[in-house]
Amino acid sequence: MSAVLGAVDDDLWSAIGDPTRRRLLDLLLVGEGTATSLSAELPVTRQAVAKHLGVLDRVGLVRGTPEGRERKYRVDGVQLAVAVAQLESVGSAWDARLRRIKRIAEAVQRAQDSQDVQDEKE
Amino acid sequence: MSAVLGAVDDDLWSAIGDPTRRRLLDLLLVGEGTATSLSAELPVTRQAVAKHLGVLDRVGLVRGTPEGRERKYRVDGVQLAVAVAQLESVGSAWDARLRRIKRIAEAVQRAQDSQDVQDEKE
DNA sequence: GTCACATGCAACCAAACGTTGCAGGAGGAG
DNA sequence: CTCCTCCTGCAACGTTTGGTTGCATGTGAC
Repeated sequence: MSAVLGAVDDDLWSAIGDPTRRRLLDLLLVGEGTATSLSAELPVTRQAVAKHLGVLDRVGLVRGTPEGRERKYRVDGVQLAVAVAQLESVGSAWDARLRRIKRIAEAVQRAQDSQDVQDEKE
Repeated sequence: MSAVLGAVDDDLWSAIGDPTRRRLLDLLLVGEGTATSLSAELPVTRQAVAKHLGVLDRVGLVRGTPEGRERKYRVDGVQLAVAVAQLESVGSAWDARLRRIKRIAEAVQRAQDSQDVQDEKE
C-alpha cells in the first residue's frame, strides 16, 4: 500500500487545484451565477469560464440548470463538503508527519548534545 | 478585494495540486530519496519525477542536495507547514460558507412552513 | 417581427505532464 | 589505471489542458 493518507479522489483534487475554478467556487458560494455573469468578475473570457463550469459539473461540485435563455449554476453542498474533507485529510496527514519529523530531529539533537558532554569529559 | 479567503499562493497550491507531486511529498515525508529511488515507487519515469522535484524545489517545498554521484531530496518542513496552513484556510472558508448557506436554507424552509399554515387559516 | 443577449461549438495557441534517447560524471571491480 | 556501472542532466517530441477568437443558434423583450 502506498496509502499514507486516506483515499483521495484525484478528479476532485484536480478540479479544485485550478485557481480559476477555486475562485469560481468562491463566487458561487456567495450566490448562483451564469457563465456570463461569473466571467465579468474573473480575468478570463466567458468561454473559459464555461469550460471550467463544465468540469466542476462533471465532478459534481456544481450543478447547472437551464432557466429561460440562460443556464444558472449553484454549488452542490454535499460534494463540496466531501472535497473539504479531503483537503483536511491530506493536511492533517502531512501535519502529523511533520510533527513526527520534528520530534525525531529534537531527539537527535538531544543525543548529540549529551554526546558532546561525554566528549568534554574525556 | 476578491479575497473571501486568506491570501493563497497559487504557485504553492498548483505545486501540491498535481497528484504525482502529492505522492512524491508523501514518499519524502517517510524519508529522503533521489529521483531514481522515488521513480521506482511511482508509475512514471525517472525524468518525470526529476521534473516534479524541480518544481517542488522551485517553490521551496523540497530541497535537493548533491551527495556523491546522486542528488538527495528532503522536504522543507517550514514551507510544507505553510502549504498545509493554506489548505486548512481554504477548507475552513468553504466550510463556513456551506454552514451559512445551510442556515439560510433552513430559515427559508421555516418561513415557508409558517406561510403554509397562514394559507390554511385563510 | 426584429433586435439583443446568452449559450454552444470549432479552430487555434501556449504551457504542462509525460515519454524516449543520448551524453556525461562519480564509484567500484579488475 | 581502466573498464563498467549507475545516477544524473539535457533535448526532442506527443498529448492533455487552460485560454483565446470567431461564428452559429436559440430565447426574451420591445
